[in-house]
Amino acid sequence: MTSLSIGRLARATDVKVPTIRFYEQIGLLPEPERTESDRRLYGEADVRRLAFIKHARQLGFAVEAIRSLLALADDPDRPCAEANALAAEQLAVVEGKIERLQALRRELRRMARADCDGRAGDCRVIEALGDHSLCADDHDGPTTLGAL
Amino acid sequence: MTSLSIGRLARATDVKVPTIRFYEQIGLLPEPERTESDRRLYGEADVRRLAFIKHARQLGFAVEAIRSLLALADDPDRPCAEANALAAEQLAVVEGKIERLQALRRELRRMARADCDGRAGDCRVIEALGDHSLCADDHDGPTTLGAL
DNA sequence: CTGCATCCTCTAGCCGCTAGAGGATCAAGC
DNA sequence: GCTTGATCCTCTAGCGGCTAGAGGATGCAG
Repeated sequence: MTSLSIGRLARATDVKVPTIRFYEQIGLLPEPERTESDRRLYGEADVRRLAFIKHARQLGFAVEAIRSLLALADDPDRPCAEANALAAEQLAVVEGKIERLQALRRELRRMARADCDGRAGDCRVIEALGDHSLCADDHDGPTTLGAL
Repeated sequence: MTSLSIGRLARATDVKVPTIRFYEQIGLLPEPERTESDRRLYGEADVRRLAFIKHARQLGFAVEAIRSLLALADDPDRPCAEANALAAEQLAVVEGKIERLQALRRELRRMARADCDGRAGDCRVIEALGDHSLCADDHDGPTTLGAL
C-alpha cells in the first residue's frame, strides 16, 4: 500500500503543506497515521478526500459547507438532498457575486472611459469616487468585496 | 459650522461607528477634534471624505489604493495618471473575478442540473466534487474566493 | 559525515472589519 | 435633581482561510 509524506501529498494534490495541516486542524482531514518520528503518513483515501476539498474550495464552497458535503460523501446511504441544496445555495451566491461585480465593472468602465490626463483636481476618476450621485448603477449591497 | 458626533456621521454616510474608528486608526480618516469629554467631532469635510472611502470600498478598491486616491484628491495639482492607473487596475481585477466566477457558475449549474434525489452515494453533486476530471471548464487559479 | 531538504510544533500575521467588555457621559422625561 | 437608556470612550479578541516564520528534529544523497 502506498503511503505518502505530507510533502508528496501536497505535490499530488497541489495543495500547500501548511494548508493540509490546517485542514487537519479544523477537522476536514482526519488525523493521519504517523511514523516513529512523528511524520504524517497519508494514503489513497487522503488524496481523494483532499482533492474533493480542493475542488469544493475552488468552487467557492465555505469550509462549513464542505464539512457537510464530506459527511454526505462519507455516508452514501444518506439522502443527498442536502448536497443539492448546498450546490444550489452556492450557485445563488456565485450568481449574486457576478451581478454585483458586473455593476462594479460598468461603473469602473465609465470611470476609465473618461480617462483624463491632467491634474488630480480635474480627474474624473477622483470626481466619480467623491460623488456617488454620478453613478448610473446602484452598486450598493454588502461593502465586503474580498479577494476572488 | 455643523459638527457631528460619530453616530451622526455613521448615519449620514451609512458606515458603522466601529468602522469609522477603524478608518481613523489606519489613517484613512484624520484624527478629528474632540469635545471636552473626548468625544469625536466631525465636519462636512469628514462626511465627504468618508463617503469617498465608502464608495471606493464598494467598488472593491483595497485600502492601500484608497490611500493613494485620497492623497491625489487631497492635492489637486498632482497629475492624476496614478488615479487612472488605479482605476484600470481595479477594473482588471474585477474583470478577472467575473471570468472566474462565470466558470464556477457553469460548473455549479452543471452540477445542479444533474439534480439527483436518491442516496448520497449516487449523488451527482458529490461525484462531481470528487472527480475534477468531470469538469468541462478549467476553474483553476487562485483558491481564495472571498465574500463578494 | 556533511549538508540540505523535509518534517515537526507553535505563534503571529494577513484583510477589513465586527463584537464585546467595562466604563464614562449625554439628553430627555418625570 | 434624578433616573434611565442611548451614545460614546478605549481596549482586546475574533471572523475566514489560510500564510509565514521561528526554532528545532529527521531523512536522505553524495
